Amino acid sequence: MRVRTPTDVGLSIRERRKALQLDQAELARRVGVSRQWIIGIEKGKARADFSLVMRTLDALGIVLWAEDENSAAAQQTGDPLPFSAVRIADVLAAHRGAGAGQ
Amino acid sequence: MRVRTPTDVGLSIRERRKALQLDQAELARRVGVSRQWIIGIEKGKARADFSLVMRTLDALGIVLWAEDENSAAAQQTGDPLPFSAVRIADVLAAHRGAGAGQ
DNA sequence: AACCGATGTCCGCGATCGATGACAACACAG
DNA sequence: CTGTGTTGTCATCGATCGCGGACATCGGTT
Repeated sequence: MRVRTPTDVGLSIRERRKALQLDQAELARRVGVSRQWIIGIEKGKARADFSLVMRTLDALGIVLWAEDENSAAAQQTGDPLPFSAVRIADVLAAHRGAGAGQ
Repeated sequence: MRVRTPTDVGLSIRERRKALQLDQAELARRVGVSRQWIIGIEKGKARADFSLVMRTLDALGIVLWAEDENSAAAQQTGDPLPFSAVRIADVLAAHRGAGAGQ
């Protein structure tokens, strides 16, 4: 999902935590923060420590991508599955081979 | 690019700032932070305020995506140019039309 | 009812943040 | 060489963070 605000990240974290069937205490232990902090982040705490957020995403297996909005295909097209629908490398190889050059 | 650490974000920010031909002072003004803070972030400052980072990415037109690592096609294949080399939507359309359907 | 796990709130504390201002290092144009 | 713009460092200071601990709430179980 597209991430714009601390609230977006909070939702991603909470959803993923529940999907993994972890409670806040266990996630806190794995990330190395207090349960307090997990509560705050999931609620969209505005001024959170960035490195702790990264560690939390990592602990949950959430991958973060940064890209120029002008080359964000998904935004331009509204495609909801920019990454998972196909194996990008295969598609690119075929496309390039067809003469579309990179 | 894939973002794992504060350093990754710092590099993204610095590259994009230079691409837009902004100096640190101007970026700081637009984001509403001190120039000092921009310097720190670009150097990969570990414990930065998350909401300020988001505002900075926004000011630079950098889009952030979060997804489950198990569906991250680009990571699985190691493709270094998942977004910028071609117009993904066009490639996908052609690929699907060729019978490779998702 | 009593018990339990999970979640969320409140307090106080030490640590760290981000802002400000002054200054150094460096490149470059005049 | 002198001036100018950009980047980076240092010191100070008020504001805020994240932590531990105690406590309240809620739902489910026995």
